[in-house]
Amino acid sequence: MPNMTLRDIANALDLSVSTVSKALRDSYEIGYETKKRVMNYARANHYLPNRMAKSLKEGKSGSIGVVVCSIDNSFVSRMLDGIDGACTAAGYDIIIMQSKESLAQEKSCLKQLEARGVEGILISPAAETINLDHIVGLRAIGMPTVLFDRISERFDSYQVGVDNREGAFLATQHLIANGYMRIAMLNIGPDIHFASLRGKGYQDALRANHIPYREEYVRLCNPSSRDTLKDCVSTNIRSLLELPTPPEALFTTTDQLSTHSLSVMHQLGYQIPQDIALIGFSNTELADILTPPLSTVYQPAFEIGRKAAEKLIALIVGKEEPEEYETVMLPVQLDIRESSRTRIEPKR
Amino acid sequence: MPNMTLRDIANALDLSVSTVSKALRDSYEIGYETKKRVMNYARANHYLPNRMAKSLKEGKSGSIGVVVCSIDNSFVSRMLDGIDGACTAAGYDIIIMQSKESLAQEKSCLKQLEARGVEGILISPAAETINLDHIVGLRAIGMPTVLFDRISERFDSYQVGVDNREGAFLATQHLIANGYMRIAMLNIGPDIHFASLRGKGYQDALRANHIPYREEYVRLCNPSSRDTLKDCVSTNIRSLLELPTPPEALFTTTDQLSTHSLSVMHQLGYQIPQDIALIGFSNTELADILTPPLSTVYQPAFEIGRKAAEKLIALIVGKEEPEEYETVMLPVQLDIRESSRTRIEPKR
DNA sequence: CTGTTAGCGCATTCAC
DNA sequence: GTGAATGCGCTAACAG
Repeated sequence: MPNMTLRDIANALDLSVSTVSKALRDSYEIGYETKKRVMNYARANHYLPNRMAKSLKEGKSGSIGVVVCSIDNSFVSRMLDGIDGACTAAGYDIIIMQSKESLAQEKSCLKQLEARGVEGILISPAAETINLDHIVGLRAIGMPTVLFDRISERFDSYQVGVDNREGAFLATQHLIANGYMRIAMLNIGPDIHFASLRGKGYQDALRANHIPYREEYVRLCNPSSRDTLKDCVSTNIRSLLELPTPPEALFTTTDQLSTHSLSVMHQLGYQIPQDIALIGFSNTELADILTPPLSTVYQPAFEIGRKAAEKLIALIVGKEEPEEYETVMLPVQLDIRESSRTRIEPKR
Repeated sequence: MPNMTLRDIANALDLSVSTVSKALRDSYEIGYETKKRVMNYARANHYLPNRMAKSLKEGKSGSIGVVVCSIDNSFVSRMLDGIDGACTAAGYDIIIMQSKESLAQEKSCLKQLEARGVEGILISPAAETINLDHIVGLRAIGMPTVLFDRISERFDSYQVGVDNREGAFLATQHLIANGYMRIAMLNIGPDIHFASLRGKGYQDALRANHIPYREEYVRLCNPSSRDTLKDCVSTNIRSLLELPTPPEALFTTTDQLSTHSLSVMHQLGYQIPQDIALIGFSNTELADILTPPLSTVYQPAFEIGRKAAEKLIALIVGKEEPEEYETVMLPVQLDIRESSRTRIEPKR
């Protein structure tokens, strides 16, 4: 037995469809008695308004689209949790799509969401996405859009994320404060915007402390494929540690880099932080259970998602002036744990 | 400039709406020239069919609903990835909702999905959900439904998951084979079906090896709140290790139990597996980077999601006989790592 | 080959 | 107070 419609109720109660419609929406035009009858009948028969029809009629789908690189990523899923919270509270449901870091897929996701009639889009661009024209284009067709997490100052619109440069600066600064001078960085890239900001923060901190920047202490891995990423980390860690003057500390700029690095160092028998200190970026769940517990730059993932969704909803509802674009930078926070403990001069 | 409609194209090209509609769908009734004109015009003007209208017309939304306990869980998100893969491939998009382990919210999710007009539902029931009547009820209204991950033999329908009893049996058996006799289990529950199956597997393995079952070696923690879970693990681990005859090995039946246990043991200064061996359930990503690498019963999360989605889609498309319900049990696999290494008699 | 008509379920004028 | 009529954008049956 498929769902009942307004007409079914109307027929059963010997009323017209429009009367029933109004009664259910508690319109002032309908008499108390009639309302009562309709409401009761509807409840008793589990009437559910057909949202497709309602959507079509009102030109609103009641849903918003979310594009992320991958669902299967703890940082992303925490942001999604935040998004879901805000959207559910506001009565929107979310359609999540994955770009898998591919620009082509990202475009395809956007197209689908548009066709689906979402009322707004939240997007964290793919790593491959250098040019944001297709996202800017969304505005042209009147689609409210908020960028989150992977934000860009080249995108003049609503954005929610953290200050990546600042986070990296703090991390590096912390290592320096703890007595480390020779600090290496393992980053992803090139051409990934937030990653280069983190790189910049690292350099700025060195400069601020009059520590020379050493080319050979900075390594990049491309995140395109997991296997190669792991290999790349392994190669670079080995190479760093075998340098004539190896670094005393390492700043790894993403979760995967951090965990793989730790794993390689364990394999090679290095002690952390005695042999080399370590600080990562964004990891929270894992940080505590690693050995040693990993110091990290904490990013408020849930909050990023929530704030971005709230912003988007405000845009949709139209309470916001479309003119004043703004970038919301949530504060990062240093979670200091054992992996970056104050340096002790190695015994000879 | 909002989206253009079939009528816009029709007017522009001086054709009727239905001709345009047919042309775009490459109907045999339309002449080559006309098709060409329409197609070109549509592409040039970025025509996107309105899916809400299409859905209403066809009575199909092209979307399926997914209910999970929480997005923010690596195991769940890997299953979602599998679901997304199958659905995207089949042209469905997914609407994900979270029950947060609450029965009331689970029911609310189901209602919303129904109202939304999803064509089918994939659900992994909340921990609170003992009685599955509301899920069985979905069938009554003709909603194709597939249970995944948290399956139940009390539910006579389509289900995809793993054999939890078997997995626990294998894990325990493995510990025994490696020389451990006094084996404790830290489980969640009571009243969580898959958890009690894991408990059963543990007991079965002991019995099969003529090892007496010891009440004091079996501990339960309730997963309702994270904080209390962590505390509960801590309390139980301490208490286990302080027993007159402490266990030589521990089987932790969920990811959170495993990681918290590891963390507590580290804090207390226990060596793994020298002081106590450890084997967990379902973790994959983490297992390798923990210290020591954690042996686990591997569950093919992605596959579970994929298979469940494929099943559901087959049901929706109607290729399946609705009579022959079946439970698909995917094989678990033991991933042996260092935490459960062969026992070495401790030196005195 | 192309156009006309009808209707999916709902909300909203506008009459009565 | 209530109901008839209209249309959201699309597809499909049926005419031409």
